[in-house]
Amino acid sequence: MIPLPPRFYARPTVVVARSLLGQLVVSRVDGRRTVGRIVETEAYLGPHDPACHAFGDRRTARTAALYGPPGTAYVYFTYGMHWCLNAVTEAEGYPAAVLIRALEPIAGLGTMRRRRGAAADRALCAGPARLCAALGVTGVLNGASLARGLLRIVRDPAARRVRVNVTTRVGVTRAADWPLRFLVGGSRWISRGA
DNA sequence: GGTAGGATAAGCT
DNA sequence: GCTTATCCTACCA
Repeated sequence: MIPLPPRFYARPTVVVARSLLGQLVVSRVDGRRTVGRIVETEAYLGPHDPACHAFGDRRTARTAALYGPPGTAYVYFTYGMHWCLNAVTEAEGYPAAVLIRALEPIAGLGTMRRRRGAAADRALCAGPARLCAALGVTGVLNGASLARGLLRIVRDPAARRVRVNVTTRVGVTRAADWPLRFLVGGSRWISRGA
């Protein structure tokens, strides 16, 4: 289980978003091991992307982690009740990231079901807030490295062979026509996508 | 199969 | 006050 190194993330955000498809997210939160394969991502390009939290280069307490080194977790709270997980990309100081939108559950399914309540397996990790609940990801992980610690993204050699589909991003109202959502072709684990 | 409305809080104008 | 990178339930077909 080799974690993806910071240099993996220190590339154009679109490249990172595509390259993350097929890789594995491994959580050890609360001493429970849960693992999922990334099947859906979205790119948020930074100060010039109207849908990015750091649009206009506005640095606030909330967006501080976006300015951290590549490979940092940016975990934000939204809609009053949901957490969402991003991987920070590009050079340190440049606020861009990839939102992890859906996982194929691989291990720790019992823990995921318990954390998610009564949910069908198809819906365990099919959505950015759903997968955070399933893996136990909350704001305490905001700013942490994804190369070590409780939450890691590790390399899966099979990721090289995934077929990539591209669509517009889900739920965004600005720059809604930008083709920055990336999906593993044929996967049955992707989010519904509004 | 689908869609409408509500929950709930930080950030912005 | 209004919006938001969401999800769940209830309801209709």
